[in-house]
Amino acid sequence: MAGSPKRPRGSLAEVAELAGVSIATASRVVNDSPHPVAEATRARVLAAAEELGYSPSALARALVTRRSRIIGVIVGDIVDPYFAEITRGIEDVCSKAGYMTIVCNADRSTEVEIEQLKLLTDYHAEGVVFAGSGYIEDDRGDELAALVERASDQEIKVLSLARRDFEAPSVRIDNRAVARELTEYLISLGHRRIAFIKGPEGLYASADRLGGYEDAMGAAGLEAGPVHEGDFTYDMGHAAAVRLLADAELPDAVIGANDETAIGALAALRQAEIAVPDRVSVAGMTDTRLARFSDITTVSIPLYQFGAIAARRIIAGAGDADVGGDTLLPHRLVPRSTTARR
Amino acid sequence: MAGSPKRPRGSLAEVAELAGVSIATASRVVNDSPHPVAEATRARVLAAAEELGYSPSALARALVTRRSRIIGVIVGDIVDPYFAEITRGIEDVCSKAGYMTIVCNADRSTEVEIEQLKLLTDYHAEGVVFAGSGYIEDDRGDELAALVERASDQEIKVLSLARRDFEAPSVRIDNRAVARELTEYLISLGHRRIAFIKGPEGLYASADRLGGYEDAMGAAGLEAGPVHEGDFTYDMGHAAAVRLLADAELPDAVIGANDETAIGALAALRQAEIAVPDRVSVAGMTDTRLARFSDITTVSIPLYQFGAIAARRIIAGAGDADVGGDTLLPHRLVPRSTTARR
DNA sequence: TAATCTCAGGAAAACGCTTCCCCACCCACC
DNA sequence: GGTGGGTGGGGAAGCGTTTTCCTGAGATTA
Repeated sequence: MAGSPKRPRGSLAEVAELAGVSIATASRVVNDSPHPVAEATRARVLAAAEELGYSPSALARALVTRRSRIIGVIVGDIVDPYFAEITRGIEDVCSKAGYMTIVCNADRSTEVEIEQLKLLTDYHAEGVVFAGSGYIEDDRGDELAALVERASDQEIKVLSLARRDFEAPSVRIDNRAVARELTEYLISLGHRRIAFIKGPEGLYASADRLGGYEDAMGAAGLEAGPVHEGDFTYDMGHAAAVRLLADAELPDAVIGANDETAIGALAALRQAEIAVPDRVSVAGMTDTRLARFSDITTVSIPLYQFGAIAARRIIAGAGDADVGGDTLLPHRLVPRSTTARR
Repeated sequence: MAGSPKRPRGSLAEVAELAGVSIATASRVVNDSPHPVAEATRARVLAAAEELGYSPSALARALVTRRSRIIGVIVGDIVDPYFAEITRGIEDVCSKAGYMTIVCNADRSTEVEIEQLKLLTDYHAEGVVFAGSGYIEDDRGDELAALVERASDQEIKVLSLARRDFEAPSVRIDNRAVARELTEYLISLGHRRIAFIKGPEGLYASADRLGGYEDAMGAAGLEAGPVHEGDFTYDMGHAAAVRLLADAELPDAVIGANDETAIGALAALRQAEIAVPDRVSVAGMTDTRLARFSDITTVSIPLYQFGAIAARRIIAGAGDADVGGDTLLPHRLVPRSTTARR
């Protein structure tokens, strides 16, 4: 780097001094506050600020105004397109409003979520978005719930984007309906034996989607199954499909609890030279970019909107207005080339 | 929410009062500072902190210690797995060290990058990572460079993960070598006519990769081309391949400037019932998860390491040690099923 | 016994900002 | 010639910390 002297950082006091005014006046100018300031004075302050390359300390400002302009989002894994899309929605809204977005990866662990939430409150985040789903029997659940309540007491807006065992408004979809409608669609195509590859054990999202599948099968008078274990990953989807292939009877269709699972299954079937969709149909859920590339049938979930709406709510309720209740976003079936009439 | 009274936020002063000690002593206990504190006193303070659910304000602390424990990363688009992987590397290292990661999407615009950098300095970020590549003829380039220099003066560690027209240490790969080696590999497989689908216009990464391709072709005495426009997206890769199909003569192989481009091209070829790799080989660069799923030949780039190393450097140099020079990370050819001997 | 140390603890400055409250005008109005 | 109201500006408190410097009280040494 050039040998430029390490200037510490221009402060408002320096600007004020250079302009020959008080700190109060300088502050008024740079924030253009309603308090009147003479044009000439204003110009002097602005010039001084310009010369010093002054930019206000967001930290100091946050401390006194009690508004940090920081929003935190706790995701399972930012590499997962599911969470990336949500984060993008949050960040877009935030940056347009001059807010900062802090991203925390929790690796789907409640314990880590607790840590992250603590840190976020230490930074006086104005809002915290829990992007991931919760666990059904969660031994740390109460601890998290208590922490969330405390955060709310401290004027931190907590929002969840999936089913959660704590008191907080949410923006979400009806996972059960998503799976049900997808299953109904496959049934309407004439499929009878429909396999299901589950999501991670104990996750509400997994349970809800499995439930929706079972609902639809039951309503159609069909026997649910085979149902295989999965964890939302390609590899597990692949492995489950391989197990499926070992069965005496091949299913008419395979549903993955998410796109990645379905794509893994799709790959396994194709490797085994099973014609998709002619012999077996395959479908997933979420409609990530992956699903589009693979041209796989799925159910579209407005992930970007999840994030955008959540962020807007937090920023809008920044005064102290309530952040609102629960919003249910619509999903949409997207038929593509991996499903066909039997 | 439960009608719990809105407690503002426990402060150190309250803890001190409850414990019957001064703020100074309370501070010493919660930070376990070297300054001696009697065991009994320590216990009282700890108990008070526990009772009040006290947690220190990171903002106030940052203000006085001049260490915000915030690292910013400016990415093109967090949804792009390329950037998501990098961000994950940063976040993992950060969170292990008690740092926060602020993510900013710049949409590959220098202008937005400038805004983000300003905001990040306002928040006293200890380091800023520029994840994306720079533009060759960039009219805002000087402005950004000046801002980066100012940031460095303010003890903010700036790091770039690609070629950039500003003064900052970097962690990167040799894009030219990446493309060259991939091209050489295809040539070694007996391909002569090798098409190339470029990255976005004006980006250093695009130019370097194109250059590497041309180097290899030239060195082998082959004529480069056809070369088609692209922008790192699936759609443009697809479109380019369609144009390729319209030519009188089909190439032996197609290289995409990144995986997504190559996968788009692959899809177009398969839709046209061109056998891959029997008739045409296809290869990309980066080795994202997408590439693995598509089983496409590519060159692996250690994205996660990019982020992790950058973050480690920033945190390590937190005192005031220099953040170091340039690190060149290794890449690795990953042959998969979309390339074959001609 | 006086001088010196060590251990514990407190007062207060500083970080950089916003904002409340006060003051001093100047002008208009009755 | 008072009173009132706008206009322009400053002083200082306060946000929640860390940290430097200082003060006592005992214990130790000469």
